[in-house]
Amino acid sequence: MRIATWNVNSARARAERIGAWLDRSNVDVLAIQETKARDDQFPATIFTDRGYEVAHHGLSQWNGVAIASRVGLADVQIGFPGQPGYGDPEEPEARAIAATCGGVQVWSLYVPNGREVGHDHYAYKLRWLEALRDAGTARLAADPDAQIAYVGDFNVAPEDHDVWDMAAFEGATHVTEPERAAFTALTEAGFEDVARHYTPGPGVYTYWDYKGLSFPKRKGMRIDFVLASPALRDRVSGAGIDREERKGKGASDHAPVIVGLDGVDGEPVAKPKETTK
DNA sequence: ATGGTCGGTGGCCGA
Repeated sequence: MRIATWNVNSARARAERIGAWLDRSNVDVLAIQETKARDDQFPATIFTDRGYEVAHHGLSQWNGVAIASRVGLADVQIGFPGQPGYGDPEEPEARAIAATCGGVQVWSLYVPNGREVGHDHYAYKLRWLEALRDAGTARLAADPDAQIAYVGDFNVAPEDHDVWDMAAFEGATHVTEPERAAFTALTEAGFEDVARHYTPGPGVYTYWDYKGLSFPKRKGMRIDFVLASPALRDRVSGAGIDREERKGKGASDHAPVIVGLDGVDGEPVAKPKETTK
């Protein structure tokens, strides 16, 4: 089984590319973020036409998350327990959806950006990550064998070499100590970044800003992750980042991250089928 | 050429 995560930066603008990517990537489960659509605007047929079930959660033109699966899609959950809102703390934004796919509970997560250090949105980001950690801790306490994947755009670069140049991030979000501590708290709660081992840095990224020719200049950030619970971690057998998908006209600013389980590799593009002679 | 972007929206904001 292959599980992928991808911040698509608008499901409608990216519909054709998402379909083309599904056709060649051979993933069983795809979690997407930043669909930028309400449920009634979401182009579900991209997925259903290809034999995937899909669950989407979108409240406005902002945020929006979805999970598509061809190995079952059960027990869809909107948001996680304790998920804070922005502005009104009682009204969570469309940043988290989960479903059980092939025995794995997959969460598609879009962590708040933070905007600027000291901004209300930055405090919100830290609260949001802390609440996610607390929800994860509670889940694993109740069921240590649970197979849970926290996947998505975490908007945190955990290591210095997860950005092209730390000097360029002086005073910026995504690399501050509190953000990294919040990310580390998640991993210490039992949710490990399982793609990194197969995609070591430096210079390995999942996001390149549209501005300033970042992609050709290789100025990227590693901010998209697949975090696996202990029981799921043991099944991971490969991972990859599909840098190719960042190329060309109409690309998202993020590349898909793919993880393979049970001996399956994490190659972004399926290898040609073996032919018998 | 020393700066170069998108998407959704509605006449800017968010990333």
